[in-house]
Amino acid sequence: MPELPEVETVRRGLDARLVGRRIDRVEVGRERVVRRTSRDELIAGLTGTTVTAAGRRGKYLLLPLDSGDEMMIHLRMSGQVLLVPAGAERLPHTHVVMHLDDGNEAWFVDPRTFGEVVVFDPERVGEVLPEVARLGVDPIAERFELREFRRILRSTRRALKPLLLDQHVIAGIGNIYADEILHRARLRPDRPANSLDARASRRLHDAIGSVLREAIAAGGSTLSDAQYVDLMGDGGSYQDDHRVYGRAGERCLTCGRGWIRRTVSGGRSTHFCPVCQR
DNA sequence: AACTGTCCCTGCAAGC
DNA sequence: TGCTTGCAGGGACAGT
Repeated sequence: MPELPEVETVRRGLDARLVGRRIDRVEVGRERVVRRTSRDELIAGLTGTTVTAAGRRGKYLLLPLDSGDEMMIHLRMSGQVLLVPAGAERLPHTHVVMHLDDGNEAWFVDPRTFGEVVVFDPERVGEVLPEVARLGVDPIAERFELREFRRILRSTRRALKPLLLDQHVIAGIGNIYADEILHRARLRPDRPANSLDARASRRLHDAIGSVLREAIAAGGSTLSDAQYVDLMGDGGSYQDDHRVYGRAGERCLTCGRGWIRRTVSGGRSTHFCPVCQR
């Protein structure tokens, strides 16, 4: 599922292939993916504009336009942004088509339609996209200080896993990478945040950076459902490096002694090694 | 503050 | 074979 590394991989593709392109014409199929505003607002906001940059905060793609507006794309569970030659046969669930001035089309494809595309005035981000305005620090795109992270950890007794998943605290970590990060940091997902000493806090801070960077270098994770692919339709390879996610019942690859356990809380699965994560 | 459960949606896999 | 059921999960939200 698209988390920070997958969204960053898409962002890099957009930076290389969409920035500088003019959007000549826009088609919107299912109105659900533009529910934040409307079909007419998206078409009016995009048509005739040129994409001037490709940014990202957490899992949100933010693309400034030469009109002064910005386009936001969120992939949620199953969204894809694809760049294809004009006239290519549409995939099922192709909900937004942007016809570009270079003979390509940019598609937003999303079977589950949890994802969305929005054009908004950045000065009104708090009204249109309040959750974007309240995002926490992006550990890759922004300065992610150990001191500040330690302050956050000390401030709450929440368990580490839900804390890592809270986009208002740190932006971009989802279920897969939260499990992989906690495994690398050798910390149990249910450890209260304020129980970490300085060394454990540093391990967690390091693991956030190293796991996310390695996953970006691998082009993200593409699971067996192939739900995530990059702009050109290629999958990532970081799924081969998962040490706990999707490995319930297997022997721990790290310590060789524990068996990977899977628990469910808040309707989401958690994977960890009860031996080497404490 | 912090927890749980529900909803949105589709595709796929397991079970009968 | 063909049905039903469950599961996957990002994020908002309601309820406790």
